[in-house]
Amino acid sequence: MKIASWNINGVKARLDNLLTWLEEAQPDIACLQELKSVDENIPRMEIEALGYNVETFGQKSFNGVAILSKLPFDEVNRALPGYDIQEEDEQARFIEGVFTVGDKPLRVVSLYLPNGNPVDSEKFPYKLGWMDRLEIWARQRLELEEPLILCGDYNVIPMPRDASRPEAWVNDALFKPESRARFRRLLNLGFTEAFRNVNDDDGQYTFWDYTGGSWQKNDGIRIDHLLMSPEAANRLNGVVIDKHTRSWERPSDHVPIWLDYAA
DNA sequence: ATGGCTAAGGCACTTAGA
Repeated sequence: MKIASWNINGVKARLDNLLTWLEEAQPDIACLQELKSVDENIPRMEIEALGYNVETFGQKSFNGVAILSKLPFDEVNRALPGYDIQEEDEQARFIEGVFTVGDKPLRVVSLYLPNGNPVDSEKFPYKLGWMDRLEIWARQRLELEEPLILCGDYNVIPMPRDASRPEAWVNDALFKPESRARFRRLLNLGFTEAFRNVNDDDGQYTFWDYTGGSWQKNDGIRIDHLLMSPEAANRLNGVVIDKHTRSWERPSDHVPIWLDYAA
């Protein structure tokens, strides 16, 4: 089965692209980020018409995540414990769905990790704190010893080779040592980053800035990742970046990435 | 190039993204 992640940069502005991609790619589960819409305004009927169950965690103007699934949801959890929908933090960045695959549970998360720029603002410690919370949550989930896949826009460039021009990002929150160290800590809990587990090529990106002809120059970065628990990673058959959507009319600045999971 | 597009809110611009 196909499990995908895509930061669509506005679900209303991108509805046509989203529906076209869903029909073409036929993901069984699709994790979306940056809906930029409250739940009531998310065009769920159009998505449901393509055969998807739709669970969203929206927010006005910014952030917002969703999981679309051809399988029924056994359980849905919104927000990372300690963050999201608390008085001090109303950012919608995390939703977890639980499914049954071959009479075993499969947990899938759609997450939108904070950008963290500018690094001299409160946004950078907010990003690092969010990553610390994610690590705590992930450690607990791994104790279940179940298939678990954390899909999303991590806003982290893991290695220099994951940027076309790494030198341009050295002072950026996406590439700062503190961000990269936390990403490695997450992996070191026992997760497999799906793309690098099967693909050793350079020049592989999931985001190209709208400015400066980045797409035409392949001046991109790889920041959308699929992290798999050991029980899930053993079922990994392959990973594909759906790069062609970046050349569509009115594209998102991110493209979908998906993995083939042996159900 | 601390920003050269883009989306959203809402109607002139600002905030945010990465």
